[in-house]
This record gives sequence, structure tokens and C-alpha cells, in this order.
Amino acid sequence: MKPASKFYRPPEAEKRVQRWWEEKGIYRKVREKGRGGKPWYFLDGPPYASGSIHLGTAWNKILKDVLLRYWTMRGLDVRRQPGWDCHGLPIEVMVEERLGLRSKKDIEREVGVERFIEECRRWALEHVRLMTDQFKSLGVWMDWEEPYLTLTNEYIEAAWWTLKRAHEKGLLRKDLRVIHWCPRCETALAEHEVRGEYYEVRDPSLYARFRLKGEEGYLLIWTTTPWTLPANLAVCVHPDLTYARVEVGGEVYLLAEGALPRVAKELGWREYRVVGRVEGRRLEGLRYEHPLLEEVPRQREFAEHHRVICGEHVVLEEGTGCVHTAPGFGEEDFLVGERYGLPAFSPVGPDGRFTEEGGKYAGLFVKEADPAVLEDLRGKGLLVKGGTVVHSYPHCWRCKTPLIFRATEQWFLRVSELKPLLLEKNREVEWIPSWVRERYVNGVLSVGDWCLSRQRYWGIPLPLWVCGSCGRSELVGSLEELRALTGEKGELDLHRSDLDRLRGRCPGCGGEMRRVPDVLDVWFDSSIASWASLGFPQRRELFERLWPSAFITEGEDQVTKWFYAQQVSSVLAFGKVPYRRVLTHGFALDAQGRKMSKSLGNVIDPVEVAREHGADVLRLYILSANPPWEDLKFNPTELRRVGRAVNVLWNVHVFATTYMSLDSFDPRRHPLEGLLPHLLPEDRWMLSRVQGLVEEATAGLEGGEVHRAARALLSFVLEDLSRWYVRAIRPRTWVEKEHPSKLAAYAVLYYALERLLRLLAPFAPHLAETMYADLRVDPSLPESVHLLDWPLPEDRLRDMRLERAMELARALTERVAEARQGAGLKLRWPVEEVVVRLQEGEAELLRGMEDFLKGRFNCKRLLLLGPGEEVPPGEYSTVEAEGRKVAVSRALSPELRGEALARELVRRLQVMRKEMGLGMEERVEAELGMGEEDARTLEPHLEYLRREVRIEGLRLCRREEVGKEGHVRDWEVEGETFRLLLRRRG
RNA sequence: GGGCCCGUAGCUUAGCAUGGUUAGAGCGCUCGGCUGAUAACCGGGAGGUCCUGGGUUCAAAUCCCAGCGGGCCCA
Repeated sequence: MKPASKFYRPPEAEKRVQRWWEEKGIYRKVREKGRGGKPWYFLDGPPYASGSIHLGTAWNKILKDVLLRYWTMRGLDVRRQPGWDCHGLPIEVMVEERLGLRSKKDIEREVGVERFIEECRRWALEHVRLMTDQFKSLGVWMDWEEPYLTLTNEYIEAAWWTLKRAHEKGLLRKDLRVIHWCPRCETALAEHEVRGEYYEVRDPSLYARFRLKGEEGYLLIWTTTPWTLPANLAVCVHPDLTYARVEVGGEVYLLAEGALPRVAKELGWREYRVVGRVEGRRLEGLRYEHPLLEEVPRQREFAEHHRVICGEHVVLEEGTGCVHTAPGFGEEDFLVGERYGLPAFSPVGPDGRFTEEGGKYAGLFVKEADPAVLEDLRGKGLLVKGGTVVHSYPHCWRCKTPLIFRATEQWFLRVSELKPLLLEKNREVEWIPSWVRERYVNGVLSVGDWCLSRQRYWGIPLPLWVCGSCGRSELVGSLEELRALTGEKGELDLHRSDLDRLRGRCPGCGGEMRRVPDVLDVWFDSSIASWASLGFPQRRELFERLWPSAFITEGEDQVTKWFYAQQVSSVLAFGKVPYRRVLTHGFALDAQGRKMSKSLGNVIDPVEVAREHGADVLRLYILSANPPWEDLKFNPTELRRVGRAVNVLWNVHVFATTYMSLDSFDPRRHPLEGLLPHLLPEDRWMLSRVQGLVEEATAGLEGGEVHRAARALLSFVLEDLSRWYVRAIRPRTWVEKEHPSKLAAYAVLYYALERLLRLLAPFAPHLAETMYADLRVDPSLPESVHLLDWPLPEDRLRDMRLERAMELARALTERVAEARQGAGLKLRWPVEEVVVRLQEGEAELLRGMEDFLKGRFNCKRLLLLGPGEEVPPGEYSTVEAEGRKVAVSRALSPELRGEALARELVRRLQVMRKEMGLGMEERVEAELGMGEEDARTLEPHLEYLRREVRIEGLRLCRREEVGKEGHVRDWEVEGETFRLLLRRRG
């Protein structure tokens, strides 16, 4: 046994452990140990490979790591491959910044697609490396050398293979759709990319009037996007609303009656008169004159469409109830337009500028067209009011440009047709906590088709090829098929850089085929991870053995993202769900419960925390702070508290290893089994508590209630081990060598620590390893704590009755302390007698524990009474609580005083020994100067003094007689001065 | 606007599925103790409208309804 070093400084200790793991190849050995066990496929949700890790990603990986380590110790053959999401717009935007590019034109003209993609790849791989190191520093054990990357050919082929299944089932369709579009990034954005990107902005608030045809008056419309008016094709009213003809200043306006008071106020109408009312549906078909016919000549072709139509989406809360409808520029406009056969006229290009079709506005950026349109309306007398309004408007999640809505042709996965199967198969998934299922189902019910195509560069190329001659399309499902189609034989990287130059030969007409230039939405990449990461379909062996994955865990935002996307792809490819069990975890917030953001300056860097407090402390804190599925409010005070708990554990460890090595205790020579007859009640209690701890920790990890496991460990260390057991056995460690009582205490303490370490190993892997290294005396034991098995509870050591008794003993000890405090009786001073009146049956429960209690109470005699019995007369300090009474005798006999005095002196001499820097076993000579009466009182306890302070050569004398050779100090004890001298011997 | 989750001492939280002690801890505060586990540690005490308002019940932190505040997601 090695005595542990006095202090434990987690950051340095952890670095040492990590280096040692590295040198000894411990991780590899742990993986090897798992082989042959039952396969357990854990799937890592791939974090985005850009930037560095934050507290949320750290939590995510720490949670995974604890479970991975636990399953491994349970003997499972755990797959623990990390994954990285490598494609997508965020990386493109950062690379654009790095290269000083501003638009797609810049990319294509200035650096070229090939170099741009190379830079993106470099960026991604750079960050994979960076983030890998950061995760490693937190003690996360995964196959860092063999991650799955969404940018490899193999992975891309898996995506193509999956798309081919969709294509075969007719679930992949090209469709004209109005979608969010970023004019800077020049790409479509999916719904989930727009989430949370609504900001307050000031926009025009424009009221315009459209002249009615075939009757007097105007339609009054309102818009915040005047630039969309050139594409206006209809005006929409709600069929069930009442519309009013309102006369103002000699003109008649048509608008919803319910909106009239508000509109009148906004337009400053003082005097107006309702001259007629009509139901919305009766307005259908009413024709009007487009306000910008001269400016936008194309509009003349649409003159037949310029009518009032009906739609349920019209609301009274804003606008006039007459909704300007531009099917090419608005999602709802488009949908209602489809019903009326309106074309999706969209005279704006990908860069947000008007095309030739925009007539007078051609070349203008949409926002620049706003004032131009306003002026044109004013010139024609069609402007009613041009003001501004502050409202919430969507922006690009990467570059923060305000988005526009544009009708474009995109490729969709028809999720709508998969929904029934999705919902049915989802029943097989176990959701933790269970209410996430409801959330998931709601998400599926409300979701639309999945827009898969992106008009960008850094992504998995859409493997769809179209013949320029006959229009035939082919979906290429693998590299092999690509070679067959294009005749390409050389090395290929399956990104746009290589693919864009290829041409195919049409199997139908022999014409030239070109690939649709789009790339895929990155969420499609990660949605196939459960098989793509196994090398499927190129390799089938792993897939057949492992798929579907047994367990995944990610943040709650992934419910409608990764959890959802995975099910879609999997159900479409295999008709099955890709995972069996999902644990959803919360978000990392600051101590006030606010989101962490750079602008608030409240971002916590987990790597920094680990560097300062230690990764284990961070891990234990995060895991114990709250249930995984609730948000973590990161609280530095609580973090430090965990740090202190770790320190207490270390102190216990120092205590144990110091004394055990001093006594050359060897658990092999003194196994617990042989010492069973010598166990005292506190020993049997400790053994029982360990079983309870094993049970709690196991249940917590099995049920996803990781916090319960972590809390059980911490509370065991503080409450049971440190504050109770170690304190109780301390006197026993001072008795002579080889005494069975001492050996029993050692054996129990060793057992408790050994079990505790194994339970602790997944949570605090470095600390457990360090402690294990000190405790491991048997070279035949595995070299690392992580090579041990998870302990199982030993029922024969469990004694619930004893645990109850000990709980009572603890409560009584606290009461005794209270009674002593009331009478000013220090705990160190023994008292003659403690009398305890108990409740029914409790005395029975405490039978056999009298000696233990006397030790805890520090009393010479103990009297346990039943409920009806009275405390005998005498001088006592008493406390009553919970139907019990504790009485502590106050009288101090000379005998007791001597003992107390001896203890006081021992304590002070120990301090002096320490001041002299003496080792625990070194012998000393002592001279103790005091009054004659004190010397007489002390007489019977000199042997005790010699033993405790390791004195050889003790002299009692008067204070003045104490010599000067040695370490001398004066002490005040109970109002009297003592002069003590210690001298090193020999 | 909709769905789901959370709201308990100054702070972090247990208890809530199955209603029934005086709502239990830790931090902080305060008073005291300990000093061969000591850059620690231990004990006592003060501190609570259990978010608000209704309802069910003999009884509500716990169940139901409405509202308020926060989070995630969807519109």
C-alpha cells in the first residue's frame, strides 16, 4: 500500500493520469476487455465541426462518457465511435470570411469551387482535431482515432444509397415552393434553420389602394414589403368576415369591417361612413386593376388573374383584411394561389435582385425597390399612407441577413406520405423521460415535407442526373453507379469539386446528362449516421451485427431535429426505427437561468473550468446538479462545493492509505472473510451501506437518472464514509499492530473504498484511477480501475435493521452534542454518564451498540430507558426531541478531569510534533511543566500520553523547570498555563 | 398563437407518478467546537405566502383548471 500524497490537485493529477493512460494504452485495453461481450451499439450524435466546445456540448459528451464507461464495466462490448457533422453553411460562411469573400459569385469567380471546397474540408478537419483534444481533456473516452466523418466518400455513398431508396419509392419530388431564402448566401433555408432567428426590425408600413373594375371604389391593402407589389397577382379576403364599403373624402374603400376602427385611426380618417356591407365570400372574383401595370409589363399577361380570392389565413389583427397576394413571394400566398391556378410569378433572382421580368425595377435589390415602389404608387395616386413599423422578421442564421421568400424549384422528401408509418414505428422507441414521446409525436404531426436541396457547395452532392436531350433523370446510388453513368475511372472525391466536371451518358437516348448542381441539407447527413457510420452499405457485417443502435442521447432541441430526421431516413430506408432508447438532456444556462451568449458575456468555457477545478469536479457537478432532462443552471458555488466533496474523499483516502501502509496492511493477508467475527456494529453497518450505494448507483445509471447515482456517491462519501465511519474507527487505528479490531476496520475500509472507486470510475475517472493506484497492492489485479467490473450488491452483507439502528444512533449523537453545548461541555471532554429515554422498541434496536454509542457520546456509562421510564435524579443537561430525551451528566470527577487534561495535552503536543516536522513514527523526549495539582490529576494517564505522542523519556515538572533544548511552547488550558517541551530522540 | 418541461429558504435543490409527520438537505449567514484526514473538518441556530388565483378533498407542495414567469420546440 502506498501512502497517498497529502494534497490532491485535480488539474495536475488529471494530466498525469491522462498521460499514463496514453503510455499504457489503457483505453485500448479496456476496449479489448469488452470484446466477446454482448454488443452494445451506442450512437454519438455528431456535433458540428466548427468553433470549439461549449458547456452544452461538454455536458452532452460527459453524460455519454459516464454511460459508456458504465456499460463497459457491465461487460458489454460497447461501440463508442464519435461522429462529426462536417458539411453545411456555417463552415461555408466562416471560410468565406477567412478568404474575404462576400457572395457566391465571389466564390465561383475568385477562388473557384474546387479550392473553396478544399478550404471547407480543411476547416472541418482542423476543428475536428481541436474539439477532439478538448473532449479528451474532459476525460471523455471514445474512439477518437476512428471517428465517423460525414465528409468521407463512404459516408456520402451511404447518403446516396438512402436517397435512392426514397427515389425508388417515389418519395423524392421536385416541387415549386415558396421558401425562406437568404439573398446573401443565395440558398434555400429549411424551416428549422429559421427557428429562433426572428429579430425586431423597422420596415415600411404601406397602405395602398387598388382600383376596382366594374364598380366604384378601391381595395385597401397593407404591406410591410412594398417590393413584393410588382409580383402581386390577387387580393385575398376571408370568406367568413364581413367587409365594409367605407366612404372617406368622396372615395369608397373596401376593407374588413372588424379592421375598420384600427385602420381609420392609423390612416387618420376623422370622418368616414360605412355605405355598405358584404360577406367576404361574395367578393370572390371581383376584378381590380394592378397598380404597377406600366412599371411591370409582364403583369399585363396576368390581367385575368387580378381578382379577389378567398383564403382562411386572413386575419383581423393586422392589415385591412384585404391581403395583397404575391404567390412568388409568400408561402401562404403561394398555397392559396395554387387553388386559384395563379402562377408563382417571382421576378427576383437568387441574389435578391429583380430580374428582367421585374420591368422598371430590374437590377434593384429588393430592399432598394421599396422606396421606388412607394414613389411610383404616390405618383399614380394609389398610395394611401407610407409609414414604418417595427415587427419581428426572420434572418439568416449564419450571416444575419434579412430573409426573403421566393418561389423556387427544390427537391423534397415527401414526409407527408411517411407519417403514418413514422408514428407507428415510433411506438417501439423508449423515450426518457417518457413525456418526450408526446413532444416528438406533436412535432411529427405538424411538420411538412422536407426540403433537401441547397444551392451551395460544401455538402453531399445531390446525386440526381438529368438528360439534356430527353429529360430522363437518374439517381446515382453509389460510386460504382456514378462510374457507370459517367465512364469516369480515376480517383474521385465525391464533392462538387470533382463531380461538377463530370458528364453522364443517358441510358435512354445517349444524350448528355448533367447533375442537378444542388447539395443536400446537412440534416440529411446526420440522419443516416446509424448505418453510414457502420460503413453500410459498402460493408454489411457491422450493420447486421449492431443495427439499430441501442441508445442515443442529445439535447432537447434535437427532438424535432436529429431524433426526427433519423427516424424519417431510417423508416424510409428500412421501415424500422434506427434506435431503441433515447435520453433527452436539457440546455446549459448561466446561474440566472439565461442562455449563454457572447453578447451577454456569460459564456462558460468547460475546458477552462476543467483547467481550474479539474475535469472530474466539472463532471461530478454537471451530473449531480439536476436530472439530465432539466436545464442546467451553471452555478460556480455549487461547482466548488463538489470540489470540496472531492477533497474530503481525498482526505479519507489519505487517512486510509497512511495508516494501512504504516501498519503494512495487506488485504490479501487479511481478507474481509476471515475477519467477520471481529466486526463491530459500525463495520457491519458500513458494509451494508456499501450495498445500498451499489444499488442506488446502478439503478440511477440504468434508468437514465444519472443525477441520483452521482448524488448517492457524493452523499455516501460525505455523510457515511467521512463524517461517520472514519471518525468512528479512528481510535481503533491507533491500537497496537495486528489487533483484530484494527485489522477488521482496515478490511472494511478497504472494501468500502474499493467498491466506491469502481462506482466512481465512470463519474470521476481520473480521481478513481489515482486512488486505485495507491490502493492496488496485488499486482495480479488489473492495472487500471477502468478494467474492473461494475460491482453487484452482496445481499449477505446487507442489514436494514442495523442501518435503521445507526440512523437512530446518529440522531442521538446530534442530541448529545446539543445537550453538551447547552452545558458548555466540550466534546473532547468525557462525561460520566449519558441517559437516553427512547421510544418503543428503540432500545431493542440499539442492543449491541452500547460501546459504539459510548464512543460517539464520549461517556463512561450509558443508560438506555424505555418510553415510560424516568431519568434518575442527578445533575444533567437535557434535550428533548421527537419523543426522546437525552441527558448528559455535568459533574466532573478528578478522574475525568485527568483524562480530559491528558487529551488536551496530547492534542497540543501533536501540534508541536507537526511544527517540528516529525514523521508519525518518530520518537521524542518531553518535558511538561505545570502546577502540582494538575500533575497529580494527570498521573494515571501518563501511559496514554506516552503512547499517543510517541514519547520515550517523559518528565513532569514545574513550569520554570522546563529546559530550553528543544521545541518549547506555552499553552493555555482551561485558564492555566502549561509549558511543553519536545525534543527529537537520538 | 400551439405543444412539452420547469417554478419549494438569499442561492442550488429533495419531496410530487401512489394527497396524510413539524416540507428535508447543501451553500451562504450566525453561534460554538475540533486540530496526527488539516489549503480541512464537525455541531447548534435563524431563515419557507412550496409562483399566483380558483377547484376537488376530512386533508393539497403533491391531483384538476386558469393565469404569471423561465426554457426548448413548433407556428
